[in-house]
Amino acid sequence: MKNFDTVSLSFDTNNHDHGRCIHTAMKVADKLCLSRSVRLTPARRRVLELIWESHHPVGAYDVLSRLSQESGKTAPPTVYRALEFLMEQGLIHRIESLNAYVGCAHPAEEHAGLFLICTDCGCAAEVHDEAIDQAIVTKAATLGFRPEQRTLEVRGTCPDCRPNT
Amino acid sequence: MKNFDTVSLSFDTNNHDHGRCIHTAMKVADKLCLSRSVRLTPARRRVLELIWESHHPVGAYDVLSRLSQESGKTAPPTVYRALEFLMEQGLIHRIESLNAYVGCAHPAEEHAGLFLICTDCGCAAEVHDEAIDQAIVTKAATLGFRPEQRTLEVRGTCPDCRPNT
DNA sequence: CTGTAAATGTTATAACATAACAATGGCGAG
DNA sequence: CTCGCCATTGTTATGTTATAACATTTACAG
Ligand SMILES: [Zn+2]
Ligand SMILES: [Zn+2]
Ligand SMILES: [Zn+2]
Ligand SMILES: [Zn+2]
Repeated sequence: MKNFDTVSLSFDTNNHDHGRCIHTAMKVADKLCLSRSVRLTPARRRVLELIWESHHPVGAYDVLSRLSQESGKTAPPTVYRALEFLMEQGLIHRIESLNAYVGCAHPAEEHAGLFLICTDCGCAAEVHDEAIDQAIVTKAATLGFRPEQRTLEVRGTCPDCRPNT
Repeated sequence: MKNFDTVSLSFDTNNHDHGRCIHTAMKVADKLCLSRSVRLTPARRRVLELIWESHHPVGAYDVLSRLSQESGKTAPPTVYRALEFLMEQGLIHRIESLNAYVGCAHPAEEHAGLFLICTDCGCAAEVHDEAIDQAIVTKAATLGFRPEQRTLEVRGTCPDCRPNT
């Protein structure tokens, strides 16, 4: 069982102790919400758990159908409100190019992520890189543009889906 | 009247000779399609013109309603097919975070753009930066990820919407 | 307790996108 | 020329993603 903390293993979605990912994510979320005096209600918590069930981005309506199975009829606003809350708290990220949501592994820190999305297996790894951040900030400054938020999603093939070469 | 070729004026959507932008874009599109032996049919050409009416990304249904006004009832597939064609030919880009489309100023060259999107005026400037490209490629390589396509959209305030400071 | 604000439930609809099949039209082989 | 093919366009229906608007319930401070 490999150690998920190693960034390059973010991709290795089937061969790590994902229970640990979930457990850690939920514990961090609890602590964070407590410290911020915001309420991680059962509904919100459950949505977060569902999103964390894998490292694959998950659509709002996937979450919705899971909730409906578990708890009887559920309407879209229930899910979207939870997603909105989780986004505000930085507990999840939205993948714009997939209209889907994925858990954030570093919700406590302010950060601009970069997502490497495998078009083969569908997994999405959030990574960070100072050189990229710097290059974007520098370019924006050159043009007199004040950046506030950004989306950076790279689609391609992850190491696990390209065992050879 | 300023010269649009200057990159930093990409933002200056109201104060440049935009007729020239349109004219150039359409001429380049014609030439490119001819050289590739693909057909820039009247419908496709008109959609491209509508997208080029400004430097603001425009939604598929905005295009649709314009077409309906001009040509009578038009259905969504008409627009989406044209958009698909224009994307394939690199004549437009899709802005994922807005579900909208914008003309490409450099359709002849293979390129990965970076969009600076002003949340105040709504304009979107496509810029390119070798340092950013390089940083992303390097990071991906480090992780064993083979990048194929990417989305990079930065939201913030453009120079025109922040005259002071 | 009770008033109030946050959270959730409910219904309806908006906004974005594609599937499936029919009809038309450009264009080269014969 | 004209036939046949394939790209293009038309048409209808539906799928997918997201929000508006208002009612009801719940947490919890005072
Ligand atoms: Zn995991
Ligand atoms: Zn994150
Ligand atoms: Zn212009
Ligand atoms: Zn471009």
